[in-house]
Amino acid sequence: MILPVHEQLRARLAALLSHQYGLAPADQPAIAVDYAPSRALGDLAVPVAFELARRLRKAPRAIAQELAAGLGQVEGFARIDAAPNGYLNAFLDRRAFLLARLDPDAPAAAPSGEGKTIVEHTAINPNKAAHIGHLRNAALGDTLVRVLRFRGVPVEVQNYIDDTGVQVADVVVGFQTLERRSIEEVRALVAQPRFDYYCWDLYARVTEWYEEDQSRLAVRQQALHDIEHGGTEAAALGALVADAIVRRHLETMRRLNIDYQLLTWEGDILRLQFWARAFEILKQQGTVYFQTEGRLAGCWVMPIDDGEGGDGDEEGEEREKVIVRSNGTVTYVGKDIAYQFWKFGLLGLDFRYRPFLTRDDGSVLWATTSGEGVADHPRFGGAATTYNVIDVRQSYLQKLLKQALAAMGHTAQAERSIHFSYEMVALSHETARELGHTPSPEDAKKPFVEVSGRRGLGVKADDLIDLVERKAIEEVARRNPELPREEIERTGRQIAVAAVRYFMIKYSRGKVIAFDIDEALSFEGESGPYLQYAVVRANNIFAKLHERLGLDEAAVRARAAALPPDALAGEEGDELWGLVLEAARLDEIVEQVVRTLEFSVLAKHAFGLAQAFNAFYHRAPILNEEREDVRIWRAAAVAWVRRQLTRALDLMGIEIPARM
RNA sequence: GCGCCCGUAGCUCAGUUGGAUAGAGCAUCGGCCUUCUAAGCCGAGGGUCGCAGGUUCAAAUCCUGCCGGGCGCGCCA
Repeated sequence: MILPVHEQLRARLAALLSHQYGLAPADQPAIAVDYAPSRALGDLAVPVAFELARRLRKAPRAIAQELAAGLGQVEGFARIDAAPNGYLNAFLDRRAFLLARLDPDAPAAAPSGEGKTIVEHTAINPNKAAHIGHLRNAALGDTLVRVLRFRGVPVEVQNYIDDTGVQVADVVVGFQTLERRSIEEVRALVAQPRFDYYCWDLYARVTEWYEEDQSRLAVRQQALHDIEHGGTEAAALGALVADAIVRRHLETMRRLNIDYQLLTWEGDILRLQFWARAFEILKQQGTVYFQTEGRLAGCWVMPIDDGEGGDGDEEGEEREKVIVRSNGTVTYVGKDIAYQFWKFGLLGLDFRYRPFLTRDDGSVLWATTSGEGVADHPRFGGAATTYNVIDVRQSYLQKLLKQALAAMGHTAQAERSIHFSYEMVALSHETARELGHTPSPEDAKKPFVEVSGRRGLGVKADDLIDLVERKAIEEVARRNPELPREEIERTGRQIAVAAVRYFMIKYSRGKVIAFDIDEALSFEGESGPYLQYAVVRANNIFAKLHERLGLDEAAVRARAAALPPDALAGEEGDELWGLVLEAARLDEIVEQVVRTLEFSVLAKHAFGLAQAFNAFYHRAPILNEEREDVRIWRAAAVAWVRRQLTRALDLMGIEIPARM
């Protein structure tokens, strides 16, 4: 628990248990501190009496009563009661608690002391437009970055660019062989607005072209070879396409407030001999060896342990993973091992760096390079912890990566090499049909339709954002016709970001999202815009308080401190207090989110708080409340709630519009 | 075959520290705009938490087995 009051209560109970029952700290059960189900019952609830009942041969209720009596007054608490069923229910000192939350002199949170952490996310093949599956990755990755930073962890965000793979080669084949375009012609295409859309279609055509005649795959092989070795027009074309598409992906993500610090290019890993160095190390340590017989003869392989090998009765078949093929080329796993080594500073080599683009605020997004690079660049890599945000289908390979680190003796790094996995985004049958997809008999049996970049089946990220933006802008214009057009559009964009990002965050990561367009377009109920709306209302209250009464947050707090706390008591007070307590849980929620990597918890917390606020808003007027003390205490609660809700939304990359 | 994930209201999902009557959104039905924005609020109906055992004072939550569904297990990336 993060709240100091939890710790305080736990410590006092621990002391009491040893004093009253002679239980040494080591003999004591863990003291869980929960929240009571309702404010009328209490705030914090401790079920410790149940655990002690058998040991002490007493009824839980009797133990709870003894504990309540023994605790007496605890600082920060109004009282602590024994409930008839055996719970120990603690009531916080509401006035002191709220005033402390609003204290401008309260000390800032201590830094976490965590080492540098690298989060790698997005990593879209630079050969076509981003789709909604990529959006889930980027939304999760960016939220991870934000919650880590909230906890005081120093984070470096990297986006891995696979510019040397078959996917880029396929688009090169499309331009050269199918369309017979010169590099100048492609350069002209690149300058057009949505070049990534063009490539989306072209890539699908190339896939079809291969399917018509398998022998055409030789063309792909040649393109792949050319791209890897450089110096040809195919290589130049590949570089041109990858660079242009990456810039498009960055624009798409920028629309959703998602950004990076470094783009790591796979081509640089190869050209700077990262793999050669990693290979040396692996051979030296005996982590990989040369297989001379069997079906993997001629390959360098890494032994892998798939759990246990059974009873060993059958001479437990040792599994091997190919790292270097018999033709001497390195596999994907090999390249990834080299990259992972570099992330931890274990490679003894570094990239060179170039500015990739300058943002609106003048700051620079960096990229790796195997060219000259510039001398004056930030320090990258050398992390203590890495998070790789990649969908669950990559689990096997991510496991191998950890194993490679462990096999090299880097057990600490293996431990701190974290695969942030999540399930894929598929399409609902309705949405697939709307996209003009006619389901095959196998498709029809499945609960959802899988997105396929190859077949060009899927919802492009920009199309989704466009659609949501258009709807939001329409809505804003309808409600606020007097606003200038520019303001309407900005607000519409902010609402669209909220809708899309919240949608991607609200499901737990182990769940397949069967994407449904109507659901994603909804601004009602559990949605990003609903959350924004609550904060906009709260902000509006303060705007009017300032306008009519000259009150700002600081003034509200100062007034409250001089007023009796009667408004915080009774049934009316319970609702207001419930809001305050719920809002105070954000730190603890973020702690849980980082520990479990489950962002739905954050989404639901923010939604629940917004819901509670909206209910309060309807029931409890502030500007028109006549009792001065009630008005001020309500305003104080709203000040605290809107601050916490704004923080929670910021963690999800959601901004608060001025009006809605 | 082995491994991982999912199964909770008509639909989509929370419930990841084992705790008090199992929650939310959507959909359905009924109310609320002379009072801080109705993207809202209030109320109603709707549940064998896949099934069967077990552990526990207490199980949707932990363990075992089974059923149904998804994904993964390449000299692809």
